Amino acid sequence: MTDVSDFDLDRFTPYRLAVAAQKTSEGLARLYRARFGISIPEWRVLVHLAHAGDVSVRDIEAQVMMEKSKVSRAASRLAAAGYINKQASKADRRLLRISLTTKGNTLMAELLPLALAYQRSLEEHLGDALGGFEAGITKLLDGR
Amino acid sequence: MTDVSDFDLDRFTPYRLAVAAQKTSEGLARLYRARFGISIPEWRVLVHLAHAGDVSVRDIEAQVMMEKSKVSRAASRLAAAGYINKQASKADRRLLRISLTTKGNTLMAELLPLALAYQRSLEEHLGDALGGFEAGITKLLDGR
DNA sequence: ACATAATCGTTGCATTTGCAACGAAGTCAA
DNA sequence: TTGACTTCGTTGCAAATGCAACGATTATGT
Repeated sequence: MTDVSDFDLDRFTPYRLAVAAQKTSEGLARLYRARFGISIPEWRVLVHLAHAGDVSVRDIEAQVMMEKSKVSRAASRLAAAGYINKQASKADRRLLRISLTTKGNTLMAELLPLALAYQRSLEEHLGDALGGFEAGITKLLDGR
Repeated sequence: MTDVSDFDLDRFTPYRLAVAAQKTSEGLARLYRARFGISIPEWRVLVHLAHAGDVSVRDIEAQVMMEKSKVSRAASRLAAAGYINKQASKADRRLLRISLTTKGNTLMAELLPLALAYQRSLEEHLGDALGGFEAGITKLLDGR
């Protein structure tokens, strides 16, 4: 018989993953939230823009795994702050062409080194577990 | 010089972790949300109760990594649904003594096998990456 | 004993979130 | 061309969230 009390949340992978994700995301967010007033959804949009250049909301939605309404609102805040530019696409006027402004580029030039340093500190902390850990995440992300 | 465009979100551990966590938590939640009307915060409270017996809100807050207001509201919903019981502690009347009702125990007897099966499917899918993966999560959770 | 501080759980409030519905724009087929 | 259908981004709305403040209770120090 299964005893209901021998289920331990601490050994349950979805829970462990959720807590670890929360911890690392918060750790990074602390680095830029106070200093730049950027939220996590805004951060994701900015990063994808820096990496990919001009993109539509739909592109961002697919690439950074966020609901389109979340992307839309993050983009509106970033536009209001002057970091990005939203213009209707010439070819298909349903689409937006979102791009970093000069101010946005300057911001990213300050932000990305912080992110890279954070990534390095995580890798260092993981040490020899890094390879297996990343391999596992890859399987979870690709799989099923 | 660092080129702003060579930062790839797909190789950034906090992001990968966040997406993987979202995927596995949603995958599990689908199994019980429709069938039992249980949310993720409620699920965590229930699991901890099943494992630990009578506990206070503060205990749950610490053990399952949720804000106390989140715990409080989840507990209120569970009490309204008849799954748990809230009574003031005799020894210290600031504390609550939260426990599963008979109905709550019955629920958990149905829920936990689902969770165990899900855990096994994750482990199977991770295959030989499982060990390194769990080791990495442990380092992130413990580590400073 | 008394005043002060700390702890517990709840609640008010502003913000964020997810989902569905919407208008605008484009596609497709007859 | 017309009409039905699809896609894109925004918005309304209800629910969820985080945080601070609160009343109630207990602990601490003098």
